[in-house]
Amino acid sequence: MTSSHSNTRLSPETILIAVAWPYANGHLHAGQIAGAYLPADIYARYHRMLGNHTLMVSGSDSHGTPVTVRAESEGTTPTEVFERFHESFLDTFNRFGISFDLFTTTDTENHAKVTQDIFLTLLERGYLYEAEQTLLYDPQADRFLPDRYVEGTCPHCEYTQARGDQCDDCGRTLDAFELINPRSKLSAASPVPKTTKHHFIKLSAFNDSLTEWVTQQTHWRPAVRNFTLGMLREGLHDRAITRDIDWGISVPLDGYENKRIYVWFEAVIGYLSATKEWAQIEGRPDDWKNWWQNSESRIIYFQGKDNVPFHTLIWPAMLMGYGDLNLPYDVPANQYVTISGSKASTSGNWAIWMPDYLDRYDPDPLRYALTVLMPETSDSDFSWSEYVRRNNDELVARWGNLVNRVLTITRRNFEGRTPATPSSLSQESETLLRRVDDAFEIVGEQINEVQLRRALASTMEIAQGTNQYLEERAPWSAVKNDPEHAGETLHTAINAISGITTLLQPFLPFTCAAAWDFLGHSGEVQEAGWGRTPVAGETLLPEPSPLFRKLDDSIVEEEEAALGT
RNA sequence: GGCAGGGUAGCUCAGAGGCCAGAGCAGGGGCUUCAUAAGCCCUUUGUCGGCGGUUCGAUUCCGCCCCCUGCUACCA
Repeated sequence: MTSSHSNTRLSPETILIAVAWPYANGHLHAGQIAGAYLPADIYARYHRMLGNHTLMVSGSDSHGTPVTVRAESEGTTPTEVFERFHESFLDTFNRFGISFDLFTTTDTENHAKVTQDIFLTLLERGYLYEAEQTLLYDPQADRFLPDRYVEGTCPHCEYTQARGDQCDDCGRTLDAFELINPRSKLSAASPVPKTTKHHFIKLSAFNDSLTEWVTQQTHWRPAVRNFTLGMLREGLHDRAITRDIDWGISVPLDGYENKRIYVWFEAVIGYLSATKEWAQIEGRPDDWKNWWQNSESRIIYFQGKDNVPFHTLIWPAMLMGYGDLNLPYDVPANQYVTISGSKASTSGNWAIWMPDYLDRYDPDPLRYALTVLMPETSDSDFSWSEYVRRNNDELVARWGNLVNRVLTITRRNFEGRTPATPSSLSQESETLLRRVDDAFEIVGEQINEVQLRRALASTMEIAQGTNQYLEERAPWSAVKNDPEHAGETLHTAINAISGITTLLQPFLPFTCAAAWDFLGHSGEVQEAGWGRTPVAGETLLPEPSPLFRKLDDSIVEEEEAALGT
């Protein structure tokens, strides 16, 4: 292997890739994929190819009020609802190539055990306390109402559809008790105040240690770090972590039979419990410690921006309180992807639903489109016309066609085999191959820093450079009067393509697997390591077929018409 | 209201205290024909949101203002 990669960190590294837990009350859409799952997958595939101890985990968030509400409106059980969408998630990840080592759920015995242990330990150490709280209660639905499940008239602007947490009309933050004529969103009933007892986590006790810790995280994205520091400057509020519901994890205390541990407290614990579950499945139950207690390991949380405080404040506070577990190394949260200029909306059907997409199109073009516009610094916009254009101009014409044209000329003129290895290489050929080899370090570092759009652009530039190289060397004419020159060119181009295929594998795993086979390689590209695998002279080349399908412009209109219906 | 991010070519976006502010696409011109009518070269366009300030010099730093997006913690 001629890899030029040199890793400045200790190698192999130990890396836990912790990905957002999707709420199991609907299918996944492209915005969630671009925000968390795809960047995590690219990152994981790269680190696996480097040979690092890489583990990628997540699971379905199966608890919470929306799951219960959906179950009731469908006349079924919460279990049925979350299991249905858990299956949908697994199917999406499988078809889209999101390569989890374990994608579990929060409804396992293991997770309940880990959660209860953390709960009791924090209680023992004085980080939890019991207090009374008065909340709005829906007597008809027999349930306490989160602020946003209460509607009424805004006391400031008299908008009649204001939610209990915020008025959508004037934008002001509200307290549900301020609403005039409050109504429950779950029934027609008027909510009434009711006092209840809960456990609170003393987040305020961690304000100083969190501030000190976050201040040191200068490698975090500015948006994530500034936002977090801003909240710390305001001062953290203690939060209730139990609820009067019956769907969720039991509170391990007497007198709490009718309460459950609240979802946001237990869902983040899923990262730890999933690691433990994976270790048990592997038959090495202590292996979770490699990621959570080894000071050399890095834990990276891939999230959408709405989840930042849970991963930069609340979960770290819980970890500090529990002790002896690694704090997050980074939380490279993404902004949002809008669809044709508007924010994705589940209820308005304004989204690219992954099951629908995968029924109609191939995974790699969407992986490509979403990576190219990954919202790493600001919100970005997905449109079907850009999707089609990028597929046709960039994947089909620039990269797919490069592979196809080189292999086709070669097979036709060199008896179906790679030309013999040239005795010496021209300046241009050497330059091209060096550029490919150097890219492993450059692109690798960009992936490691989670600058994925830049990493993909860097790689695609090399594909373009290979097209330029071919133009200059015109092997299609050289083959007639200077076969040796043509042979050197095509041998070099095939080797460049081999390197580019490996570089693209984290981004486009399906088509790179195909390209790998067309190059006459055996085995799998993801097993080849992060470096260019040379193609020897006289390698038998199988008949290639196009890596990407050209898409017709008509799908733009079709797909856009389906939005919002 | 508060906080955060953003406002850069027709479009989608990069970028950086100072050589002519960039890329891809779109538009215009040319070359090529191996390839999925694919490839390559050349080329037009910008008051870098507005107003002040710091500086020898700012679009890049600071202040104020306008606009967009998100968050504002019992949705997670």
